[in-house]
Amino acid sequence: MARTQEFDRDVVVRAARSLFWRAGFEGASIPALEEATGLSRSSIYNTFGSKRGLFDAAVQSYLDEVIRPRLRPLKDEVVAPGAMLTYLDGLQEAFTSPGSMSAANGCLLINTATAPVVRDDDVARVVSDYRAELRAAIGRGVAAYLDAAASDEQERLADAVTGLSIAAFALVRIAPSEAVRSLATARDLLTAARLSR
Amino acid sequence: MARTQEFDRDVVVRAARSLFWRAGFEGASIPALEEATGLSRSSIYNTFGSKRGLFDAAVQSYLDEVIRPRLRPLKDEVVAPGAMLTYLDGLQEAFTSPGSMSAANGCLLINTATAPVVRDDDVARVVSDYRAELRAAIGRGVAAYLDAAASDEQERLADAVTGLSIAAFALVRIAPSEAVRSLATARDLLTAARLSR
DNA sequence: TATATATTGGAAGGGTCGTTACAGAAACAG
DNA sequence: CTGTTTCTGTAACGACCCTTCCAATATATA
Repeated sequence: MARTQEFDRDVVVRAARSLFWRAGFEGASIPALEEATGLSRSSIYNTFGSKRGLFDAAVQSYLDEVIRPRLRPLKDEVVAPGAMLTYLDGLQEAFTSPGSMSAANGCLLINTATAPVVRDDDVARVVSDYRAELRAAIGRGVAAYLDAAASDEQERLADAVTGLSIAAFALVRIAPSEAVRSLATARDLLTAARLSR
Repeated sequence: MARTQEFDRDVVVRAARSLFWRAGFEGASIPALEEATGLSRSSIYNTFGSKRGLFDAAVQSYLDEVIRPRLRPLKDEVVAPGAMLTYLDGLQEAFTSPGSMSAANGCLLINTATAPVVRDDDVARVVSDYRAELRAAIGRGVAAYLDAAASDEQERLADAVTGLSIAAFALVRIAPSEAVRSLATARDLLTAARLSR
């Protein structure tokens, strides 16, 4: 009956996601999105309805393919002593080496949080969810570290490490060295707590 | 010879500063700046040359009248035990109560950090300077707290409190509850460290 | 092959942006 | 009061934004 879609929607969304990530919402103009995706205006508006529609698809893709996969290994596995250090090192690696979540990119949602089209509530909820997951995993990791410690001491340490990790996400784009320092501080807290018993 | 300027330059810059702070660089359009300052396009361009020129003046005003005054009381005074808690409480008060640096505003430099006209280096340097000042003051405060503690333990605690405070600045606009939590965590670390000896 | 449907390219729409040009108004010095 | 200099208001400029329209193209079914 009709011809089939020639482009792969996921590929297009990923290309747009990459541009939004790098340039922000307002910085990613339609001409720039055309070039990034290889699609013409017509196809973009036919497929996604509006720039906002494409952005929403990019955010969904970001959550599905970047955020959730990064959280999944934390779900149950970070309980072994030493795993927390490995996780923090991995975070630092992701922030300092060139790549999607490098210093030049940071976090897509945080980069675009100030755009008028982005709902503050959504950003806050995602950050909050991420924090909860991170906190739970770090809590388990800390408990494995400090078996014999008082539980309130465990909780304080887990809170601090979580807060410093979240700080790294917020800071990595605007002040990369501060982000690295936050992670290093979290690492120091953990190692010192372990050595002291 | 010639007529004198009718408006007070400082007042105008403060009004512009407030708008840039709230709306970001691109969000503060020339018409909006006209309304905020009470000046017409002509006067704005006569006085500041361009939007960028007015923005630069606003940033200078921000550094002179907001950032530096906030750092000055930290210079030497935060040495008494308990002063750090007072300082953190003051920070939290500033973030949660309505006012210039409330959750709706955050930090001007961080809000505008992603605008193309803002030099990344400048932002990083200001954040770094702010951090250094904060770190020194918190270090003194922590030392007053933990007189008898090992110096590396003092430094770890000071680093953590500093990192969590900086995080609050970065997070207050996009995730206010996370900012408050960061400060609360810093406070918990301090009080627990004090109680434990 | 013929037809129907979906995709595509090009052009133009209305709107806002930052900036500039220019004439009229206002205030100081003589 | 007069002349000169500065400031101010209005209008318009070109550029870019997101979006829409419409004709032409390409494909899959009948």
